[in-house]
Amino acid sequence: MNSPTELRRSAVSADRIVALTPRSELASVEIGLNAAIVAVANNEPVALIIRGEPDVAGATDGLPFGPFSPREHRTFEIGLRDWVHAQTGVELGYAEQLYTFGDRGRSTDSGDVGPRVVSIGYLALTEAKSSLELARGSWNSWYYYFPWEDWRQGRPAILETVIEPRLRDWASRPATPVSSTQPVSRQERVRICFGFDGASWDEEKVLERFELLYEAGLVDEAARDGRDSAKTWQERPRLGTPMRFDHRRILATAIGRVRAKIKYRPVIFELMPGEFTLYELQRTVEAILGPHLHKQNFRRLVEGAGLVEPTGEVRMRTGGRPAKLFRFRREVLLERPAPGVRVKPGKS
Amino acid sequence: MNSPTELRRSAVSADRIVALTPRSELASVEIGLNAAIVAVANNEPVALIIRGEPDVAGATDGLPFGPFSPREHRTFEIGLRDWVHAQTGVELGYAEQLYTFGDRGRSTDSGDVGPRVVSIGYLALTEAKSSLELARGSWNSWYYYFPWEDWRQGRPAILETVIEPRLRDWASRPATPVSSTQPVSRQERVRICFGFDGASWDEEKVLERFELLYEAGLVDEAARDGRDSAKTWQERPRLGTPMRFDHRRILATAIGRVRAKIKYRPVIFELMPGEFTLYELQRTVEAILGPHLHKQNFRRLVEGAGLVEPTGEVRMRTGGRPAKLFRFRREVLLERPAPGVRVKPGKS
DNA sequence: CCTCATATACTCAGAATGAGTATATGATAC
DNA sequence: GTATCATATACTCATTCTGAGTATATGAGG
Repeated sequence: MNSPTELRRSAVSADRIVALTPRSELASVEIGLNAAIVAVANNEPVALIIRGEPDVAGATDGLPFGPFSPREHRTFEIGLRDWVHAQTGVELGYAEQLYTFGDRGRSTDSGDVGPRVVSIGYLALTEAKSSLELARGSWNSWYYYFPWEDWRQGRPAILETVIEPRLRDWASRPATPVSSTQPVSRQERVRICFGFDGASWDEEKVLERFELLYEAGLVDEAARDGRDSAKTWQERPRLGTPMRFDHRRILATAIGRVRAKIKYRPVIFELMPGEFTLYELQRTVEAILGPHLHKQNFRRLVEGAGLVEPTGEVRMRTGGRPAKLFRFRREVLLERPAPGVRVKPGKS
Repeated sequence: MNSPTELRRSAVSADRIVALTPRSELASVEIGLNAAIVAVANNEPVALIIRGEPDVAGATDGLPFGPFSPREHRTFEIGLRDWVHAQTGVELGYAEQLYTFGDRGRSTDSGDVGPRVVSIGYLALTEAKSSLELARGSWNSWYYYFPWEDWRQGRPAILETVIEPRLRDWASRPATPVSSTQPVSRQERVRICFGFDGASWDEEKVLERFELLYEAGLVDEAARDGRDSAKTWQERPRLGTPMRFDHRRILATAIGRVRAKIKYRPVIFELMPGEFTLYELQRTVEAILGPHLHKQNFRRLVEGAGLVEPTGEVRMRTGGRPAKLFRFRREVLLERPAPGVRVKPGKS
């Protein structure tokens, strides 16, 4: 409470604090840049995954990442593009900052000793390149890490068979003192996040769901980080494939962001080749969002919003009538609402 | 190019890079937490401002900020709440991370020497407390720093009289090599950001506009950071009041985020007292967004979305018929779309 | 040339939206 | 006390948007 630092804080003006705070307290932070590089290949949403040494829980998969070198790079993004290219051979196109993670004990660092590692997560969208062109890493489906997010064939069975009973069990147990100060009960949080008891499924709540599974000790990362220490990670069913450090958390953030963003910004076209049919576009959106869309209304929306223009060419051998080819109308980036593909799921 | 670090990167697996990179390259980063604490007082949107020593350009105003102490705080947010309370006496309610700023030479640090300072910006929303209750700092209107964002009395005059001619002049000059690689011309960027030539005004593009003014050398911070060195900052008209470090940039990010977020999440109620009339709610929204709203439709939307419930009480002495008092329906946080106050400006 | 599968075009009812007019009611002035 | 004012609240209506369907076009393959 009344540590020397605390006293100093209230006594001096804010701009002196950095100077007065002991250097040892400030300097022990390292910054890691992490990239969730997303593409869609064959109607499968994929992320660029690097395989590394197994961690204590046996996780080998991780996102491309590297240190931020203040001396070398003027901005985070320059640094990111630089070493992503060096590491994987991929030249990033669209990239945006996601979130900065710095919780102690979430495998952003080596625990309570050594320098604290702060992870800045980035989302990058790219057209899928074949694995042969990758210097390192591979494109893995993101549903491999988050099977409960895959609604393309309807509600995934894992929700009923594994997640729901285990979460209900967790929710029925008394919350720890920390959680008891929260305004919403465990039951409510579970219901809202996973759409139990008639609540609807919100495909954007990817991170909230992962965090809840983590808190409930149902993903391997939780046991590795020392949560729910009563059982070892070997005993529990693995929900999805774990990742090293807190990379699955970053990937969850990325998936949620993409799912939200394609609805209000035309970022979907970062994932498309230069020319495409409207159905290919729809399949790409469905790969990301999950549910099937109403085909006729999807076309009406996309064309009506002026997002695309016909190239004049058609694609033959579609299995039926030839499909017109379209390209992205780059001008919409300069127009006001710059709408994404607003979509509601169809019935089938 | 072929620095030793570069070679190492492509040769080893990613997880070894942190360990192999020289400690000296990584450790020289300090993390500052910055809080844009926003409230609405008397229909004026305000931010909590701390006055400090004048910087080289004479700026004295800044956001509350402090160092992140890895040893002391488990998470950024805990650290933020901790020293915001110690510095200003304010107990933060709603808070969310905005962005992490780390550009060299943007007054996040002392230049090219010394440790690099990385700023993590946070947005906090709170009910306006009177200045008397503040230990330090004062509530200043955010339009004091961004006069061109204040559309409550219609299009602000400063756009016509100062900003438009100067930006057109800047846009007509040849872009530097750096800018020439950009796909959109200066003219286009100016048009879109500021709504010239019939383009519409997007109230969410607060950061884009500030960045453009910075790039054009029209805000004091630009001259201070060494941009447009031909003229000194004293010679130019000051557009808004400058802030220390890159705090105006962080505040711009905060304003843009709030303006966007109240449209799809019910965060507006973080700024309201427990009970309020619908017109008070509308005035608060207008203070943030700028334009006047259609009163009848606003009520229909807010009530129709189930965002509020009547308390049963009325407020007398409104100057006319007494107004029913409402409170926020906290349950909507648990419902699916958790809509914000979707609004379109009215005509008057 | 018939069938199939897919692409594309058109229709229609109901909901949401933008923009009004009409009415209710306490405060205030005379 | 009552006429007037100012604001709150209720209702209306035309237009657009949305969800969901049916109808038609056209190359591929037997």
